[in-house]
Amino acid sequence: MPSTAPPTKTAVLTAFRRDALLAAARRVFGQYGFERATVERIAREAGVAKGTVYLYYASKQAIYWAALAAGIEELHERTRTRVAEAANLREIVTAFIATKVEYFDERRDFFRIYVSELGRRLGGPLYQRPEIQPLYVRQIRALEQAIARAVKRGEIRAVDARETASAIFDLTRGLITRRLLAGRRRPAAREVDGLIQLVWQGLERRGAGRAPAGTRGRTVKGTRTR
Amino acid sequence: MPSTAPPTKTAVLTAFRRDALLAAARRVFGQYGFERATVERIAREAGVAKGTVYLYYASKQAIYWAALAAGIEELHERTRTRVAEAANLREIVTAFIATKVEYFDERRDFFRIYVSELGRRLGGPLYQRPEIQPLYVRQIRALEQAIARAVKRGEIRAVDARETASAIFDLTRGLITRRLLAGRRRPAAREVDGLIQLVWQGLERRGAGRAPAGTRGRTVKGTRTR
DNA sequence: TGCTATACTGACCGAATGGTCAGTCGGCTG
DNA sequence: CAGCCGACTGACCATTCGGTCAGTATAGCA
Repeated sequence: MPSTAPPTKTAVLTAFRRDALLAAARRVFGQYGFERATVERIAREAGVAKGTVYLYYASKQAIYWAALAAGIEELHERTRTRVAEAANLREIVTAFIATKVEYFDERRDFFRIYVSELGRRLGGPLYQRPEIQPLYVRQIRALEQAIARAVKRGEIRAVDARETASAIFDLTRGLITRRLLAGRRRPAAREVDGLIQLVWQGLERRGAGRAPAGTRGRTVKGTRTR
Repeated sequence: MPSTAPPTKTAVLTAFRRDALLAAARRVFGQYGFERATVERIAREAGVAKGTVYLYYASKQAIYWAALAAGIEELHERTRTRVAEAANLREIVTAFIATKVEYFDERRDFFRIYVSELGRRLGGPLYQRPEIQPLYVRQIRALEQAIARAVKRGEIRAVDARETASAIFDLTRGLITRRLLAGRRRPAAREVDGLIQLVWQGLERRGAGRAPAGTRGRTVKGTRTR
């Protein structure tokens, strides 16, 4: 099915403007956060007047969501192609982490949007946007399934796939946050490897049999469940 | 040294108001985030008029920082006493994680302030508040030192103490976030134990010697450092 | 060259909000 | 009881900002 419509001049222009506005929105929202970003600023950044913005997006919220969705989509696509080359779980996990670290090294501005959106969600049912959530969840689900398969295959010990996938995402996010705050200390590859090592081997000493008495199998003491 | 000053009536009243305002601020900031929270609302929540707020705090920012600092201080204190009873690193780590999980189970509203403040920091040097940062860092440093000691003592394998401490913080934060978003699925103790297991043992299979060929020692592929 | 369609502009509007301050009022003192 | 003190109030001010729309400029066409 060839795309039947020859691209009209207006269509091209529209696509161009939408893209420029999206890129500007990513920069401005990334620098100021949603509330402190102004539509006026986004417009200037894209080289148009404020009114023009409203010819392409219905509201400030709409621009924000569009920018968020576009960024996540791009990240997801990169991750997909990279994961496709992975031969086993360890490589898959590495691909997941490394892709994200690299992506946000390039797109520092987008990272703030990416994480603060989650913070938004903690504040009650405001801001709930049903079409956004799947974009986050999709990534976790994919990793979760890879982990479940690896457990079945016996590649790793039996763990809760969902919890583990979430944990890997948390670690990745933390690593990226620290990199961005500290201004990229060590090369990305080294840090990613360090993380993989921790996830794979844990803290426990190898070889020497059991750890010192009393350190294994203790459970949480005094953790009230309420 | 007995506190020489008999608490004047005004002093008591001042302390009472400050506390009430702080509690109200935590609730309102926690529910709406900094920007969408209004001073008017905080005042109403505390049972006073807006003008009164400015008799006790100099600005909206000042209330916010005060609420943040007070919450972190309380969390830190709880962690300290709990860690003091721990006999080894595993118990220390458990104490760190469990204390936080329990604290934020109680103080859901404060968690949003706690995490979004970090998001704030990603947006350039605005909002930099030198007296706030140490409150976060202090917690990581304490855990980091405990890890370093455990390495020296041979309780765990040799790991980078700072990276590991950060990783544990990331995992804890993620766990709490998911608990709050999902509405407390499993009892806290089970989830904390699950996390400790992962941190301690990693994913690798035990006993069966080496993992399948080609899965060990591979390094990150194609991770550009730039 | 004149006409039209339309992408674009930016002055303007109304609502929201941080912060102020002149005035109120209840309780304490003499 | 009179008078004062200061904690408290809330109407008000100044500013910011999302969104609108009447008007402009320009490209394409006849």
